[in-house]
Amino acid sequence: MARAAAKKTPTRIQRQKTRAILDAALEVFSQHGFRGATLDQIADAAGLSKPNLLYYFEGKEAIHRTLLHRLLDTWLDPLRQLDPAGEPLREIRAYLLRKLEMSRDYPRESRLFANEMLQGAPRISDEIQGELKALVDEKAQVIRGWVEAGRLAPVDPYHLIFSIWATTQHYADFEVQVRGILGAGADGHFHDAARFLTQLYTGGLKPPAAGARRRP
Amino acid sequence: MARAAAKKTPTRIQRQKTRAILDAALEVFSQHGFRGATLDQIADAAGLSKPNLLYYFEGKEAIHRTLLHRLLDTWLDPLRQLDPAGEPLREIRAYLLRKLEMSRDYPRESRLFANEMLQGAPRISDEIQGELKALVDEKAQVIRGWVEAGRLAPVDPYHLIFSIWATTQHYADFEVQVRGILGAGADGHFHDAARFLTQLYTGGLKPPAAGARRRP
Amino acid sequence: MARAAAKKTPTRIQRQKTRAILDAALEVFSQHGFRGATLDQIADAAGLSKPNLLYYFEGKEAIHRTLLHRLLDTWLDPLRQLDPAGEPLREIRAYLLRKLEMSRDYPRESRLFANEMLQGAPRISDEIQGELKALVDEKAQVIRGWVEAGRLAPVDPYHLIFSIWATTQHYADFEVQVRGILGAGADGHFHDAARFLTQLYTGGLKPPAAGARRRP
Amino acid sequence: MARAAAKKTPTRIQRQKTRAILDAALEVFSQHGFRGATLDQIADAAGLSKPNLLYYFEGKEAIHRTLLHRLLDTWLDPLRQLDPAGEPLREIRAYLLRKLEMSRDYPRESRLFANEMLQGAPRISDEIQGELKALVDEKAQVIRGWVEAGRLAPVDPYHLIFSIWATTQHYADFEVQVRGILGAGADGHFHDAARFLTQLYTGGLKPPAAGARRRP
DNA sequence: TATGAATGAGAATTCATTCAT
DNA sequence: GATGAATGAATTCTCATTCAT
Repeated sequence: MARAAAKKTPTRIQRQKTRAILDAALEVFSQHGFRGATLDQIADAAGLSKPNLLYYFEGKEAIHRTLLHRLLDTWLDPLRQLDPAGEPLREIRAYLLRKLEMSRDYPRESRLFANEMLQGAPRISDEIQGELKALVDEKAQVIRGWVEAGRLAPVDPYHLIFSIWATTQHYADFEVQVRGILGAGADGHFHDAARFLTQLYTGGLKPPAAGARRRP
Repeated sequence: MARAAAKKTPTRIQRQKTRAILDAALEVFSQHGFRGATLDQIADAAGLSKPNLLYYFEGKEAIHRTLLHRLLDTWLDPLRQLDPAGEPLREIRAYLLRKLEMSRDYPRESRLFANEMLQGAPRISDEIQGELKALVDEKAQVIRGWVEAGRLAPVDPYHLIFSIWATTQHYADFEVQVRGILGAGADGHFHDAARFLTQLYTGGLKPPAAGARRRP
Repeated sequence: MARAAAKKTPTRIQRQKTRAILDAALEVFSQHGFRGATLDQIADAAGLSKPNLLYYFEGKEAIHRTLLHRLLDTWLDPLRQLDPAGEPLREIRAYLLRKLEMSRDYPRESRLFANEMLQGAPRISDEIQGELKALVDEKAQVIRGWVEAGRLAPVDPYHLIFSIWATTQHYADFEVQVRGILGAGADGHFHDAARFLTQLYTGGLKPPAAGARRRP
Repeated sequence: MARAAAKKTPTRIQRQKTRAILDAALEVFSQHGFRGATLDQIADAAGLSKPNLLYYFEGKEAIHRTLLHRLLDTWLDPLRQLDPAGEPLREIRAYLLRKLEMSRDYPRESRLFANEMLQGAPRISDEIQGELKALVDEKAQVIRGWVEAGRLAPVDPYHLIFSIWATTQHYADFEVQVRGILGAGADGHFHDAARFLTQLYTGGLKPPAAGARRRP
């Protein structure tokens, strides 16, 4: 096989082109979805010819798959950093803000991911039930531990995580709507969002006062 | 014009077929997105031949547009019901639950909408900046009023609304992920979600005690 | 067969609708050509439904054929009137003007005919080699007789007829061009055309002076 | 864009195929008109697959447009050569014969043009009112000058040009009719046509004898 | 590596015609 | 007679992929 992907040691030029392709593909896929994107658009955005693009990747599907897999790692990073040894509320607030920053700085990745989810994750369901689930399970345990220790309001850890994902990714995935309603201003709303969410989760997760908890 | 849609009073069969088409289209569009959906799929799902489908609608775009416009109205209903005269926390909780129910009962509509947003709302941006914005502005004013009256924690009303949208729609839009993580059980998680969200927003929005507020 | 065309005695309503259809078809066919015209357009222009239209005619082709055949008769009328007993130059001038009037008053018919010719007369070649040729042959003989009698310049009668057809029909068939060049004014140019053509043919066909002819 | 047409310097193969396509398209369009022609026919005639044909041209319309525009230039050439410094009658006769030759040698081009005119010139009306009109205006001035100098019978120059167009193009545009009437012989009739037209215009345009003109 | 050329498998849409009432 | 409904056969155009160099 002449495919670059099959080679053992990618040359520098290979890495460079691969990166250009993936970047272009991210742009196109995140905006138009898998079916809506065309190789022409990607090739154009990457600055190379279509056949040349297919020299580096097996096909449209392969590009998309590679993109999703590479993305997942970055995507889970904020959650990985949730420190079991940290102060619960602070840890959750920090996680929340890290996620919000990702939505601000990597909206295309967020949309790519959301697109895939909407379609029923046909190209990434394995990873969801594997790597992702494992990490979430692990961190849910941590949160549950905090709850049981009375350091956090008694909430369902899974739904807590879901809500953090939802509220933060919303600013990337529904950006048009957000801008349409707030006015087309710059990214100022991320600051307001951070304040609001901090407040919401701080208030919503603060453990009941010690006295109140022990008595019943 | 021979299009049935152009006629004045739709016959029974027209209404029936039109409904069948829109239902089929909702299924297909919500799963594959606009570009990913094909008329073949829609015609199949509706039990019609492709040309017959085009006898009722001008084209693919027209079906999608009709779907989106009809949806928007239903979509905004829960927010419309937010009663300025009601008790703030209760109103918001009720709104939240209505939205959550919609995500449970109409996940396809939610995904259709999310798909459109992700693509940058090319076919519905007018309505967003018009009807939708107007309603949100109005209700944001209501919430702001509550805040200023000290009946709600001092939060940004827009971001509050966004967060409610995000957290509730998440269960429809990211359903695969939710099920992948929680296990493929039935809709039981909606109950847990309702409890969690109620708790989160109740805690996060409760106004500071009167005494506490006045003193600083 | 339920076709109206098959009936023996057409009712008044049948004649009326048939006429409406043919008139509509003339409009549409002459503008868009056979293939370019659609039954929808014709039905619309005739003010009836497509199936109803097909109740009166077997199909698209039948309408077109009927139109062409009915047209041919009218079309040849000016030539038929060429009177062998008349004064040659006057007869030809009169014929010329009759044709020019037809181009002015029936441009759609002219274009329908031209369209058919351009396509190679697939639907009317029989009539051309039959009825039309017979009439032309007959009148060509008349003209030849005038020439031989020295009452007309010695011209080829067939090409004379062709040139009269060409110059007069041009104002109908190439109307856009004529108007584009002369300016979009009303039909005033027909008057100028009549003068020019009269002059051209009078000068071009006048027999040489008697003395000049006999001497060589 | 992957279209070959968009590239800067056409390769040899591009020029070759482009020419083949245009030639095939000329054949098909001139016979069936724009709507009547199909890409299948053109592709077949050009010996290409349909998608390959669309690799060279944006679409059906683009092929037709290209054809018309390239044609117009050739089409106007005979008129451009009308020499203001020449002897009037001789110039006009020469123009006439050049046009007649074009009808004999490029009948498809003539029919393509006629087809477009019949439809109302939807794809070339700009050029008609621009380039074509300008040239005609210019040459009409020349002819008018000749008339005023008494070197030509006092005729309307525009209608003179129209009549030359009409009479010469007739042999291409109404070829079936001409052949149907004269018999299906070879191009012999062009010779007769040339003689007839020469005679007609010579007689029709000869200026009145100097003496005759001055006296009244 | 790179690209000009080519194509098969769709996909949307049109349209003459037929069916059923 | 009339029409709403339906459809099969095109027809234009797109696009992922392959070929050849």
